[in-house]
Amino acid sequence: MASLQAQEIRPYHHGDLSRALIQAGRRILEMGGPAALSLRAVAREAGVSPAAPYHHFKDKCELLEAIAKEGWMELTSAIAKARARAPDARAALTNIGVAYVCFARDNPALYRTMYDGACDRATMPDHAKKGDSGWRHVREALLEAGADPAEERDLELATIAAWCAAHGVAEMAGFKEFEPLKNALGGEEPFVRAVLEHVGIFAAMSRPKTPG
Amino acid sequence: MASLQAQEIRPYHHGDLSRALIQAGRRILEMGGPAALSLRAVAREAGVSPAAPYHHFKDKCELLEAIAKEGWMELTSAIAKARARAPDARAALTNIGVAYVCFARDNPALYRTMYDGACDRATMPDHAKKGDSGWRHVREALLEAGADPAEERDLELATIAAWCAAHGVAEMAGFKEFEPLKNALGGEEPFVRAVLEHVGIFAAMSRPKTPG
DNA sequence: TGTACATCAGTGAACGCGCGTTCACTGATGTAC
DNA sequence: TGTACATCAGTGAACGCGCGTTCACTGATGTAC
Repeated sequence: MASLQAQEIRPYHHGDLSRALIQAGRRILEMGGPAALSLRAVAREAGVSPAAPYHHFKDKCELLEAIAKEGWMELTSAIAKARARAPDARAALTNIGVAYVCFARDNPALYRTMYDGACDRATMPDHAKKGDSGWRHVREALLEAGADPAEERDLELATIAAWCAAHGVAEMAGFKEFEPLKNALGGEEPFVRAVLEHVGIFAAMSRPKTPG
Repeated sequence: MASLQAQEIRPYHHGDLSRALIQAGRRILEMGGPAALSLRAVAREAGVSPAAPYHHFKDKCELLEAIAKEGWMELTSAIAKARARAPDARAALTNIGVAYVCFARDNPALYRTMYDGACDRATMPDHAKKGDSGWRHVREALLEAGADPAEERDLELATIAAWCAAHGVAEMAGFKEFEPLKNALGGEEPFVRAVLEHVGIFAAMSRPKTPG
C-alpha cells in the first residue's frame, strides 16, 4: 500500500504524460491565455522537467496541434449534440450556431489556439472539415432546412457564410459593451441566439421558401 | 545642400520618430505578423536604439495602441467611402461588408492587432464605436435600408450581427481551401460578396419589406 | 524464477536568443537676456 | 547677434527574464534465455 501511494504521488515513469501534457496545456490556456502557453510552462504545470515533453512531441508545434485537435473534437461533438437535440430541421442550424458560440465562450483561449494552429496559418484546420466534422453537420443542417441539393455552389457558400458568422459572433460575444443588452435579453445564451437570428442565414432557413 | 543631405540621412534628432515608429510597426506587422511586433524590432526597423521609443510611448502597449488606432481610423474611412459609393441605401450595407473584409485581407496582422488591443482584452476598442465610427455607419446603413428606428433593440442586434458576420468572414476569407471556389466566382471580391450575401443580413435588407 | 541487457521515459544543467525596460550619458535645440 | 543654460531626444550598455531546444545522464521497465 505504501508503495502504491508512493507511485501515485510521483512515479518516475509518468504513465500517460502525453495526455497529462495536453491537459496541463489546456489549464494554462484557460488561466493565462494563448500567450502563456509555452512548452516550459506546460511541463511545469504537469510537474515534469522542461525536456520531458520531447519524448512525446517532436516540438512545441506538435504539442499545440495535439491540444488544438482535442478542441476540434470537442467542438464537433458539441455541434453534433446540439443538432441532434433540435426539435426540427429548421431549429437545428440555430442550435448549432449557439453551441458553437458557447463552446468558444467556455474555452476562449483553446478556441483561439484551434484557429491559430500554432504553426502554418491561413488554413482551416483539417479537423474542422474532415470526416464527422462540424462543417459537415452545418452542411447537412442546411440541406435538411431546405437548401437545394442541386445548387452545390450555393450550398457551399451558405456553409461558409454560416460558419463565418458563427465565428464572428464567437469572437465578439464576450465584449463588455454588450452586457447591458445581454442582461436585457435574459443572459448570454438568449443574447447569442438573438444575434445569430439577426445574422439572417440562421433565421432565413426557418422560413418557408419556394423550391427551385 | 550638403548639410541638408546629411540631415536627411540621419539627424541626431529624428524629427517625427513617433510617427516613424508607428509606420515601422506596421511594416513589421505585415512582414512578420503580430508575433514579430516587439518594441525592439520596431526600434530596429526605424533605425533607432531600443531605448528611443520610450521618449514617445510609455511602454510597448502604448505603441501597440497607437498602431491599432491608426488601423481603426483607416478602417473607418474605408467603410465611409464604401458607403458613400453605394448606388442606393440597400447596396450600402453589402458594400460596407465588402470594404471591411477587404481591409482585413489587405492588413491581416494590423487587423488582428486592432482587436487584440495589446493589453486589455474582451473590449471592443473605442475607435470602433465612438464618433465617426464604422459602427455608426453600419447602424445608419441599416436604418436607411429599412430597419425600423422605433425598434432600438432590434437595430442594435442587427448592427452587432452585421459586424460579427463581417468579422467572421474577414478572418476566414483567406483560408486556402476556399481558393477553388474563389476562382470559380472570379476572384477574391466576388467571393467575399457572395459569402456576405449568403450571410443574410447583408442581403435581407435589400429585399422590400412591409413596414411596421 | 533469476539474471543480463536493451530500451524507454524521465532528469537537470546548459546553450543561445530576443525580449521589455532602466540607466547614466550626450548631442542638439530653443529660450532668456 | 551672442552667450548661458535648461530641456529635449537620442545612445549604448546593462539588468533579469523566460523561452525552445539539446545533451549526457540515469532510473524504471520489459524481454530473452
